[in-house]
Amino acid sequence: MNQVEDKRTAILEAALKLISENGFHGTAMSKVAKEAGVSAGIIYHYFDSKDDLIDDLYRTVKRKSADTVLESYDQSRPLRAQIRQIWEDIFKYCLRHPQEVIFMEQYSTSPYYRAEVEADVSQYFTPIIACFERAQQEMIIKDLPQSVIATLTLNVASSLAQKQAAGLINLTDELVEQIIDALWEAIRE
Amino acid sequence: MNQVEDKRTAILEAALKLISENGFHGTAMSKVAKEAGVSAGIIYHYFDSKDDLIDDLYRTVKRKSADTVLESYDQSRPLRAQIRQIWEDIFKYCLRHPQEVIFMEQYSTSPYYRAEVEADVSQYFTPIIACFERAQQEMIIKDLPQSVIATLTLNVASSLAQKQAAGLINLTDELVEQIIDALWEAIRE
DNA sequence: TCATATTGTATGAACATTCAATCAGGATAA
DNA sequence: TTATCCTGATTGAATGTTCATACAATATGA
Repeated sequence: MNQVEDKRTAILEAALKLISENGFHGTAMSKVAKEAGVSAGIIYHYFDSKDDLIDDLYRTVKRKSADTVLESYDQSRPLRAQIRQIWEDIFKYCLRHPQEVIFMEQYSTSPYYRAEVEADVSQYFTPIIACFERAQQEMIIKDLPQSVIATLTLNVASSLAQKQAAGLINLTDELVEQIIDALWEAIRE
Repeated sequence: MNQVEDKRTAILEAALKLISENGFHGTAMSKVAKEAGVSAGIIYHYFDSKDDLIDDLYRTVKRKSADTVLESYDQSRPLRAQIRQIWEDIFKYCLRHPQEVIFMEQYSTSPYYRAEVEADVSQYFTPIIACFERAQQEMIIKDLPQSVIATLTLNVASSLAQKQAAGLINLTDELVEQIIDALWEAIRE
């Protein structure tokens, strides 16, 4: 990563930190610049506008989260094991990256959210969707719409991670195992 | 409801509509006033500040949602039937009140969210929590923490309702039944 | 006549964005 | 090697706008 990429990354990281803590509203461009250790003007050298920065951040965070979750994905294992692995990795990711989870949640319930962006980033997750589709074809899990499956996966994990970050719950490894067992009971045929 | 309450309510309703559509950021007090058909100044006769208005709106929406969900709650029925009824009513509420769902979601992932407010409003839902606790004592459902149960209930319903509002899914009565069946499998002992 | 409700403008702060000026460092020429 | 030039990077103050809030003036109604 050269110096230019460093600075761009620093701006994105500063934005992630501040937005997850103070929201879009509470995050002025001048504060992002200060947090990143750069001047206010330079942000506009790397991004067209605040909206553009936020869109870029969303795409970046989504891509990195997909990469992390899919890191240990092994298509050669039995489908049931694949699904459990995916769930474990999603929970692990969410619990380790509360800022990212909060930011993604804020973004997707905000007016920044646009179907076209979502269509782009959802492609990072096609291996996961394909895995659930195979499991449906082989009658291992129920034939529910993919968006329902996704809700029982991503949204449950990210809601719980948010509660953990807020100190409302203590998600031990054991408890996560129990929750994954419960979710499996929900979708198994 | 007298005229004073009418105006106060009109302001809250306008704020709900605009915030759910444009977010906190995109909702200026002047626009709330215009939408409510009142002058900008009068809002400060009823509310101390924008923050105060938003807090009040959150409490109001939460209270009304609890009232609606608990309307047909019948403690004399078997516990399993009670839980299914609660889930049905929550899904029904979420699907019929997308603005409220979006607003509550935005609020709870924003810096407006405060533990003390949440502690207040969660009291509206004590009958529901008590119902799940009884079911746990009678070993009908798994002994998971209440916040996990709540996630599998409220968050799943509201996530799906948001997806429905965004046109990403078509939640028919039949599909909702299937999802409730699946959730029941998740938590049953 | 008094208190409360309501209006619409005024104010000052915060903010996103712009831009003229400066800087850094590599390429080129002497 | 040194001097000069050039290009993109970077700065920070300036700009114009938007907004939350205050307030003086007016209306309403008991």
